[in-house]
Amino acid sequence: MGKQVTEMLKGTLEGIVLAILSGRPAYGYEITAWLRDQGFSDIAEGTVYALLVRIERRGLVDVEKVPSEKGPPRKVYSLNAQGREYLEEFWRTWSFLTERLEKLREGGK
Amino acid sequence: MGKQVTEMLKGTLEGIVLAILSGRPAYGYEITAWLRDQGFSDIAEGTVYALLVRIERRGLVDVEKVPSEKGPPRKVYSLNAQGREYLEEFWRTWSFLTERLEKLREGGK
DNA sequence: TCGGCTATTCAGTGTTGCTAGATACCGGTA
DNA sequence: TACCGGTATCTAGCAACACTGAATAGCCGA
Repeated sequence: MGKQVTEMLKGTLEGIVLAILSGRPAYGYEITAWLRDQGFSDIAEGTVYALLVRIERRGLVDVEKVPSEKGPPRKVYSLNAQGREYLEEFWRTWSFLTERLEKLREGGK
Repeated sequence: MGKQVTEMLKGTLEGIVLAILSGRPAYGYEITAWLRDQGFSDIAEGTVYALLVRIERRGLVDVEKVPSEKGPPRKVYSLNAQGREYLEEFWRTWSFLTERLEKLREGGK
């Protein structure tokens, strides 16, 4: 979609992925495919994997290696307690931002 | 407010400043003060100035130097036609993001 | 054997906001 | 005079993040 989305995704993509994982465990390839399906047409393959490594290192997710019938083993990520807490904080921050922007948008008309 | 906001502001702050300028011309110091007032408590002084330089270089704003009674001259920025166009695109991108996230938020409950 | 799909990893790049400090103009006060 | 606080801008260096592009690896069908 262009550079604007790319910049806006910084900080948000992390929340998006955590939100996905809050619904059900998932692995990188799957998440990327889902995102593309949802209109994030040019999310790069590598981006999601790097993000997953990051949130794993921070202890927000648990990982399990699961064999796949169709290729190399999958690394299935699931949100743990700390991750859920972090996700809630993400939603609070997100709400804060959207409120300010909504006001600005109305004021600007 | 913490690191989450910092990351989320990347890409968004630019739109915020453009939105402010769409209402009325303003200068850096003023914008920073207004942002802090609106709850962006730790927007750094330098951040806004750097952003203004950037959007000026991209031709989104016009600049006028205006003497101040209380200090060095102000650089007053105003949104031009190209800036307005860019701002509209920003709002479209922003809407796209908020829609996806709203869906995710509801789905996750 | 080769190409295509599944699946992950990694080094290098550009953009962005923050840190921390310098510079400058002005008024009031000791 | 000398100093300080408020106004106002600018800059170099840093950290975090998403993207680029490529490599690696397992599986299956032609």
